[in-house]
Amino acid sequence: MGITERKERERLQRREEIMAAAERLFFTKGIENTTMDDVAVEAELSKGTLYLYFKSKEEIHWEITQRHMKKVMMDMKQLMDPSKNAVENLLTMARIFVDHFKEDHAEAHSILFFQSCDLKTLNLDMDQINQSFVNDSPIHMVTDYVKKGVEEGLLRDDIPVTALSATLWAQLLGVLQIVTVKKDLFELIQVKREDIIESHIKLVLNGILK
Amino acid sequence: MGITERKERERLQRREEIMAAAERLFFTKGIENTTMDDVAVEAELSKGTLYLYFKSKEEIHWEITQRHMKKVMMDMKQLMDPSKNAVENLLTMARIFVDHFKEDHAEAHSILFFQSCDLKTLNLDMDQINQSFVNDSPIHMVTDYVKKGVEEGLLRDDIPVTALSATLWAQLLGVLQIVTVKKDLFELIQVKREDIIESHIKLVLNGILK
DNA sequence: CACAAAAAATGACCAATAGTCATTAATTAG
DNA sequence: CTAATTAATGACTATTGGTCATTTTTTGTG
Repeated sequence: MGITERKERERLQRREEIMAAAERLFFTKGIENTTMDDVAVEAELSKGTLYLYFKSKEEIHWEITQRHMKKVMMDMKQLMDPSKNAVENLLTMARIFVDHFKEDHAEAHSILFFQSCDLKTLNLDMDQINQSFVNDSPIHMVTDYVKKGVEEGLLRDDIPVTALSATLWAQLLGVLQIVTVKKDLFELIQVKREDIIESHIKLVLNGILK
Repeated sequence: MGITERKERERLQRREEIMAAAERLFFTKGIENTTMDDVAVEAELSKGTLYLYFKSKEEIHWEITQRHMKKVMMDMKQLMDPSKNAVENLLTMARIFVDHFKEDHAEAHSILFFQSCDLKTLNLDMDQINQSFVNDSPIHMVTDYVKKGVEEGLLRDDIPVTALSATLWAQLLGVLQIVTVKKDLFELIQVKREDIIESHIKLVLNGILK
């Protein structure tokens, strides 16, 4: 009986439509300024229907950002080059992440929102979030290459691999966060967002090498 | 005529009382979970009165965090030691900033909220915010000591002083931000907040030295 | 096809809450 | 003491995330 399968497909399709509608609004008007009524109109559905497919506004947002993060990770996996050393690969990962945020500012804000806000206050399933942090975070790829780097004798070994990896990840995420949100303020003191990112990579690279 | 002065004093006093009441609630219940009605009850005033002293809920929050930032800067100024070199003083500044966030988590969240959220969406006077970033941010102290460090021949000079200073500041703020908000998530992978902060300082120190 | 049962969609409604404003109370000046 | 100015009040409004009884559509069956 193919009806069950078709219904499942249709259900996923609806979810996609809603997410697409929400994304258009989030990225033009901003998330805070987009109401669920707006999303309903844009998706050509009633508000009640939205809640048949998503638990809350934040869940829509969360799903959108998860898709973006998965895309970033795909890009990373694709561009890792076994013929290069660990440090070069780590640099590539950083570049990919940074580039992903250069192109589309609204998207960066969207992802960074979840990276930086207190998730517990949102109506989200924390188990699912923890799950996705453990499974879908680039942090594991970082760890893999840091480990390699230490084994290759390229990286300092006075900090445990897991701590070092978490630090690198927190640093990059943190700098991007601050620099994206505070862009205008840094320009007040004549420093460009891109300069800070470049300096950051230089400093950290210098800092992790043996 | 002393009445005008007394009234001004009383006005400031009321502002302080409201801020104190708000702070108590913000730090016990969280900012998002504190309503203006709550603040009114805690301050033993009517809600309308709050709006005679503050433009919005966010303005109260903003003023509270400004006071904390000023305190941090005072501490920094006090503990700068001219007999030590620039790098040691920069480290001291970082320690003070980090320590300030160790003691009181709610306070850290409160300050970091403003460091990391998109301020334009809040009902705040952007001129005032820009003003305070330019005048009251530790970033200028960092710049002073970075300049000294370069002059002393201790710090690398291949990155312009302003960019390097902004980077150091963005890094520390960013790492604290991520690590504070994502504390639980990092613990899932067995890395402690404090470890990340320590590694961060080690890495960056290693990265800025000539 | 007809018709009942199940599933999907609807939108009026609810609750929470930031912010307002006409009214009242307190203070000051003459 | 009285009028005028200033401060305080809290009922009210507007916005919006989320709900649920009702209606519409789809499915399975004789």
